[in-house]
Amino acid sequence: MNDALPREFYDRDVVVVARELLGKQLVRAAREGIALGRIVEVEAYVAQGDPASHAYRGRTRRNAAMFGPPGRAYVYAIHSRYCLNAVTEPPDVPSAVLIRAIEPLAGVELMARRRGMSRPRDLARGPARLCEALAIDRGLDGWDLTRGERLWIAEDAEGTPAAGRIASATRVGVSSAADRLLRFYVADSAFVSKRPRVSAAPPGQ
DNA sequence: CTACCGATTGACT
DNA sequence: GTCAATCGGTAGA
Repeated sequence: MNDALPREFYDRDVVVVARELLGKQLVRAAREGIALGRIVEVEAYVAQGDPASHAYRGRTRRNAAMFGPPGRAYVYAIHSRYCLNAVTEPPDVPSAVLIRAIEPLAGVELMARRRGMSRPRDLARGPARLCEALAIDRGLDGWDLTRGERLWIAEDAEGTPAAGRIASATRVGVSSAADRLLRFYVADSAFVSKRPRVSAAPPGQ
C-alpha cells in the first residue's frame, strides 16, 4: 500500500496525472522520522502553450527537472520558500503537477515541529507550507519519486475521490493563462489552500 | 554586473 | 479584504 507509484503512472497526460494524484499519499522519510499526508489539491502546468509554466521560455538551470523523465520531483524556490512538483510525460515534454496541499495523516508532530505551529489544518495547506512540513528543499530537486525512498507518492486506502468530489478552478497566483481551469482539488476537504471566489450560485448549493 | 519579479505566506485593516 | 518581506531566477546592459 505504501509502494511508490511506478514510472508509467507519471508518463501520461499531465491533466490526467494531476486529477489522479488527488487522494494519493505523499510520503517523506527523513532521519527524524516519517511524515505523510493525502494529496487534496494540485495544479497542472502543461508543456505546450502555457505561459504560466516555468518551462514556457525553454530550458534553464532551474527548470531542468521538468525536461527530464516522468516521476521525478521538480522543486523550485519562490519568495524564499520551496514548492514541489511531480514531473509528467516523456523527457523533453516539460509538464508537471504542482502539489498544493495535503491532509496530514502521520508524523503530524514532526510536521508541527518543522512548521513551528500545530494547528493541523494549516500544517500543509499551501505548496510552500507543505514543503516546510515535510522538509523538502532544492536538495530533492530531480529526486526519483518511484524509488520509494526519502520522498515518494503511494496509493491510499481510501483510493481516488469520486469524480463528484473533485472540483476544478483557476490556478492560484498566476497572471498569464489565468482563465484555464487547471487546478483540481477535493471539494469537501478542509485542507485545500484556496477556494474560488464565491459565484452567484443560487442558495442551497 | 544591475533590475525586475514571482506557481507565497503571514500579518494586518 | 490588503500588503510587503525576501531572495533566487532570469533578462538585459
